Amino acid sequence: MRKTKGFEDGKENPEKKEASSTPRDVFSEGTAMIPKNSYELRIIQSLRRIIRAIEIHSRKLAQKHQITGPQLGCLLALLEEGPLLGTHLAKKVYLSPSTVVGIIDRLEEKGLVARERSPSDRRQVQVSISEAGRQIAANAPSPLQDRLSEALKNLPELEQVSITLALEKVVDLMEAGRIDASPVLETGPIGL
Amino acid sequence: MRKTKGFEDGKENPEKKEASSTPRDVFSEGTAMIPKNSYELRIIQSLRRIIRAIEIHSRKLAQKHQITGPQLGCLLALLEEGPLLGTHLAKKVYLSPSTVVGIIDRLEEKGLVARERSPSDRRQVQVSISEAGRQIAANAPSPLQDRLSEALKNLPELEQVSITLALEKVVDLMEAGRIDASPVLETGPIGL
DNA sequence: TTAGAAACATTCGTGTACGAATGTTTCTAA
DNA sequence: TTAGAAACATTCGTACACGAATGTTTCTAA
Repeated sequence: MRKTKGFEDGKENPEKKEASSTPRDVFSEGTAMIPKNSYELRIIQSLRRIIRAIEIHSRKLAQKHQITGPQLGCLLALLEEGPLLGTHLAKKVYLSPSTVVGIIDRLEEKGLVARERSPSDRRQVQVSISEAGRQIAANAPSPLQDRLSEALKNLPELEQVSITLALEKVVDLMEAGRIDASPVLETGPIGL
Repeated sequence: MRKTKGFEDGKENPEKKEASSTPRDVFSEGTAMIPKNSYELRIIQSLRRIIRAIEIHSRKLAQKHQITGPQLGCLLALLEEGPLLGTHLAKKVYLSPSTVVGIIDRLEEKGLVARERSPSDRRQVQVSISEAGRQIAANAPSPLQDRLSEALKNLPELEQVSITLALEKVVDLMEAGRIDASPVLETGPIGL
């Protein structure tokens, strides 16, 4: 797709009711004058901004340390858990197994991890971190922005707790339905 | 890549020190016994789980309503803002312009939006929602899980506030450095 | 023992997501 | 006026990310 670049001055859309054509400074509310369901909207926007910040941070990591956020996440999991099956690694980092395959592919190409088919059960593949991987994992910064990581530490504990609990509350609410990826599930009905 | 599926019982990696080969129930801590920087780790994990939940919800939307989360987000923005330039839409939904191009492509294919090159300034392309798009946008559920959306409304306001502020605090900390995508930036130094 | 279920890893198809590069068009200053 | 900057949309290349489908291998019950 995207090959139809030949669209010129189209005139076949009579949509144009509200918001009179003039784009007038579209941005005038930001985090302030929220219209309807205030909190929900603010939460949605915050989540989107957080996701974006994480993504952007990942690209910076890739430039400076030759490793992306998800890759680093997997590497750290392997570092502290020892060799893992693909499935287990996936659960550990809250990704689907199919996603992890690709990440491991790239880590393997870079020689940071190794795959080894289990002799006892040949369905399984053990993924283990290499010495090079250990180096990288040990020296790379937090998978979270250094800034956040740093700022977090300097926040009064009360606020750290508040943020942590708020996020976990959101997780609970979101995963309430299903999401099998959660290890064991021992968080209880909702707690807080 | 991923063509080298011919790896059998590799034996060329002498890594295997800690975590004696036995995978022993890898998951035994969950949200409880966190080792080091407790809060940071819990925050990272929560964020990852939230992102995953959003992604999964998006796929459900796609199945039931023929529209994904990001697509719905753009549609809603157009619904309440009227026609927008690609750039402006991108800022509105906190995505990069290049990402928005693809989303608009797919919405356009489905006839939910239309592109129109501005006659006055031919660099610009106005994106406007179609009648069909208006229908979908009006009937589709929240881009957030219904469950969360619902649960949120039933939470004591104090908690809604607490969650909202916590998320916005995280946003502040994360975006502290740069991230131009934020419209106008009127949030102040950090507030809270 | 043997057919089918179950557990695994992987592939496939699709849709984000981003920055860098590209191509137009418009603006701006010499 | 005209060369270069700036504003736009878009393409390109790469990496996630997921579910469904596939292929092996192992388990399990008839």
